[in-house]
Amino acid sequence: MSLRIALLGLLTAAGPASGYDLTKRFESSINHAWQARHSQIYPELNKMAADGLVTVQEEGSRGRKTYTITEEGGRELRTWLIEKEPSRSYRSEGALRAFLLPTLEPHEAVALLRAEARAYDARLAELEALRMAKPSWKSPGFGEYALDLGIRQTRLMRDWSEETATQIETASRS
Amino acid sequence: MSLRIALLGLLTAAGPASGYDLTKRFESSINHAWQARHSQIYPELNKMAADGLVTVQEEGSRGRKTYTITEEGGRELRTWLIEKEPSRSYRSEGALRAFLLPTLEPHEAVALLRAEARAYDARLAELEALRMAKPSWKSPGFGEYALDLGIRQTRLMRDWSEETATQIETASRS
DNA sequence: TCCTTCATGTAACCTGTTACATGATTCC
DNA sequence: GGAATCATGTAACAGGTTACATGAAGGA
Repeated sequence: MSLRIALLGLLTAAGPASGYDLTKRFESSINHAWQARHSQIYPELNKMAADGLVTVQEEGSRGRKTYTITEEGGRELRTWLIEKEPSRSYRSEGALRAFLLPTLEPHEAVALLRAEARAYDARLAELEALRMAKPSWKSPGFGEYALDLGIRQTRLMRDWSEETATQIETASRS
Repeated sequence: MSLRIALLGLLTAAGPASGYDLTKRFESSINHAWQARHSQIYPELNKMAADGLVTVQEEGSRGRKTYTITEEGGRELRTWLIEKEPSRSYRSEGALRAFLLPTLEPHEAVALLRAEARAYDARLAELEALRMAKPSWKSPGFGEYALDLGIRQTRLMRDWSEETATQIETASRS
């Protein structure tokens, strides 16, 4: 379901596009909130066309199909946003690892956490850069809130890793 | 893979247990980091037994099977924690929604965000309560770091929702 | 006796990833 | 001519959810 919604959102925000375009838009915009490969996107667009949420507006060279969102597609997006209670369940390898840290020796846990903190530093730099350079196709404001959220979350992971490392280090010295 | 690791972790932290026990442990401890139902846990334990990571220590009444982690299982857990680069990719309906907020009218977006903030307030209260009352089976320290992380993340979502609502509200009045 | 909890399992389905496969167009 | 990019698709597999199915034990 969410993939449909994401595609409808991208079509709304940036106008008609092919599956190929949408795959790239995914990478350059919504990537920190949701991911999808072309192998998932193409079949989904076909199903959405069958369901009347999008239409093939034009067929170009190399078999390119340009999809446009229909009125029904617009309603679907709106209904999802307004009526669907979002799942707030959270699943992350990082958190699972956090859970299992006490099964390791303190010095091992500290090393892992410090390495994680560095990885999140790098990710943070990427996201900050993204905030500066925005792709031309975006409608104004689109994706900014989600990017802000992504940056906050990455910063949180960095800080938590760093602080937990220090905490374990201190505790293990006593 | 992660499910295996979570199960090995729970067996390490709290000793031998049945699939039924592990299902409950999942709910009461690791839930905010990873979820699994009994329908996933039972077949996985059977596969793990076949792979020699756990053994059936004892068969009790009602067909109860008590699993114990083997040495090989311990090695598997340790190797995963130390050598496996954790996936840092993030996928959340909340973030997707955040992304799509600008497709709604400002007042609609504000209402959604405020409702989200309240939901996260409630979740936060649950997690804080969990921090106080710890199940008897936990070995000391186990799960504390992950719980701290969960609380921080929930607080972040609450704050982001609230602040973004205010921001949109202010902007729409100008 | 009946309800609840304990206890294990399977089947159908949905979502997502990786890999395979193909061919047109454009640029050097 | 050859490489890169554009463009679409399928198949196999892995992971997870929902629903179905069954039965024993214990307590009211």
